Amino acid sequence: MESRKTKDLLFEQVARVGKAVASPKRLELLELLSQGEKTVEVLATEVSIDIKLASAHLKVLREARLVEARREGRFIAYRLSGDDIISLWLNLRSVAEKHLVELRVALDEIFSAPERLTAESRASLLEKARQGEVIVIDVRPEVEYRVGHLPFSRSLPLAEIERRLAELPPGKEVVAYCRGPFCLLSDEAVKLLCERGFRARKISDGVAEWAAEGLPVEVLAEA
Amino acid sequence: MESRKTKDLLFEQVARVGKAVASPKRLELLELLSQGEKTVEVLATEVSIDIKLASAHLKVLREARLVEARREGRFIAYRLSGDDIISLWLNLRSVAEKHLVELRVALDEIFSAPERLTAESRASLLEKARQGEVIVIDVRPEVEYRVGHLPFSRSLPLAEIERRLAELPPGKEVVAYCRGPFCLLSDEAVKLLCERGFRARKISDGVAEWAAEGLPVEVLAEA
DNA sequence: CCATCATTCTAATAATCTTTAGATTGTCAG
DNA sequence: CTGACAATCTAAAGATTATTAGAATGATGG
Repeated sequence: MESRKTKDLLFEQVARVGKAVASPKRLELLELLSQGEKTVEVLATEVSIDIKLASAHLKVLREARLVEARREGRFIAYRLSGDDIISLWLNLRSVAEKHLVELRVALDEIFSAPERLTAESRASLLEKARQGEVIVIDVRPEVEYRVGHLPFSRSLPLAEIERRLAELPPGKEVVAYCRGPFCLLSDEAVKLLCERGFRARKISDGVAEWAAEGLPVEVLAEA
Repeated sequence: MESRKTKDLLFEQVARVGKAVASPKRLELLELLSQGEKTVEVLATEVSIDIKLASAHLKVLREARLVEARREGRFIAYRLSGDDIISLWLNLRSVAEKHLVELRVALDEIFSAPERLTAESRASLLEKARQGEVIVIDVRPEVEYRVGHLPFSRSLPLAEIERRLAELPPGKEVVAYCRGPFCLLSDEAVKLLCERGFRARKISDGVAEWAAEGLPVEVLAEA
């Protein structure tokens, strides 16, 4: 059967993509990269693995063409090779969330108030943010805010919240978001804000989840 | 870092799904299962692997909750555990088709006339089929036709075409489809029909691709 | 109950992937 | 040109996965 062999080639190619997303660390890298271009050093630090190992995993992603590398001075910056890679990550995650009980249990254990948004609650949040009824804060590092953020949100990275508490009008409800449902940043931000007497909650959406619902995303122009 | 460890749990769960789709054979099984429920024996035969090996691969898919098993007399029938699994397969394949040159080359080598449909050509095909201007034939095994098929199509499995040539009105254009762009059945059907003097072409869509465009699919009620 | 058939389970080997450490490449600043 | 640094390459150990063959399970039909 000659045709069987050549047909297997097709599935092998798709399996290259499958193999690339078969490792938790590579998935974490993809999630980070969906927040924008990053250097190997930054990626390794965020995932808390050795740079050599990060480089090896990035090589696998690069060979499956899920990411692209670009030299930027002494650094090498990686980015997703297309928006369809973000969709693939969201798709994989949603299949896992739907079918794996273990994942739902783990999510419940890790996160305090896992508020999942519906189309309505997204629209109403957007409206309230527009009218200034709530303050939407983006607690990711500021670079990621610049690449894209929710409309009417302001950047207030977790690392700077304590120092910049005065920027938040007291009494007003604060809504924090970060990289998405697997990211702890907004969770810690809410804990911190509540301890300081703010009325704060978090939403599970990140920019990718928001955009996947067809909602608008704001971008700051490059310098 | 206690929180890091628990966070890794999340990505590990998604990676379970990734690992399940990291093997060409399992992807082939998923593609077959997206045409409907099938026994281990049928699956093993179609993928041309040993039943024991098929069973092992199905176990992996089952443990990742991508498929479910059901005992049916002496047989065990497997099915996808949801329509989102079909979407995942389509998503993986489309990422591979977009980013891996090797896949596009392989597709060109294997298939004679890879006619890819657009929204317009799908609509016009549907209209022509409705008016009887073209004969749309489903060349998959008849069971798969019963589970779901394109509107105004008739079942004419590849294995029976030669014997049932009389059913096709001569002169009329025949359009063949099968399981999708990775399936050889329609290709062979077209070759056979052209040799017998018919005006035949194939489309790359299968039922899943058709449905993913939001187009209607017909189902025959169970006996 | 026995024999049969479809499938799974178990155990063993081969193949592949992950991780680590050391050597190497390529860029920039002096 | 040299030193410092980011990142990759290479090689080897450890961990997982794929594949195969033989034994075990579970339903069926006599």
